[in-house]
Amino acid sequence: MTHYWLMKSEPDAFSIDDLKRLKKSPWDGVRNYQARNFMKEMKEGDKVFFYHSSCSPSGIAGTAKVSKKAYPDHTSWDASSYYFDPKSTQDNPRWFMVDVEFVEKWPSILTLAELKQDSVLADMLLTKKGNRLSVMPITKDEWEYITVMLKK
DNA sequence: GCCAACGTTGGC
DNA sequence: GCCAACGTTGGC
Repeated sequence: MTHYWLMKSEPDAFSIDDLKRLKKSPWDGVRNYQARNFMKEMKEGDKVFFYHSSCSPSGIAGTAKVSKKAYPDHTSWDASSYYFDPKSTQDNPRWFMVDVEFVEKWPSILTLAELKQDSVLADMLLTKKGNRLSVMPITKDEWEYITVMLKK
């Protein structure tokens, strides 16, 4: 069964255009346990909203899909990497990543402000105050509703 | 750049 | 196990 997710990235570091160009990319550098646990639940073919964060405007930029399920994030073993974590070992990897594949770039960003304005989406994790999760689940209803919003 | 809201760390 | 101090995220 397909599950639905939202993944945040700062477009200065990695944007929907980067993914479009590369077609497929590892989603490395997640260093939050809740986000990691969600990635471990991902299955190949799961659908992903690609969210641009810490930019203007912040919002959903397009869609992607999971092309490889969770495997150890090797950047946690690389002492020269920004994402290095000495507590993550080969025998007992602490951090994981998935591969995502480009699906679609939307004609415009569906902004956080627009998402917040919609009462139907009031229960979304994303629009809740103080939510900083970089990987979060989306319900099927939310996925379909947001997809329709875009086409208006 | 500010700062609220979290998450993590480490002393006790 | 508590909790203060510190670090990070991310909208504004």
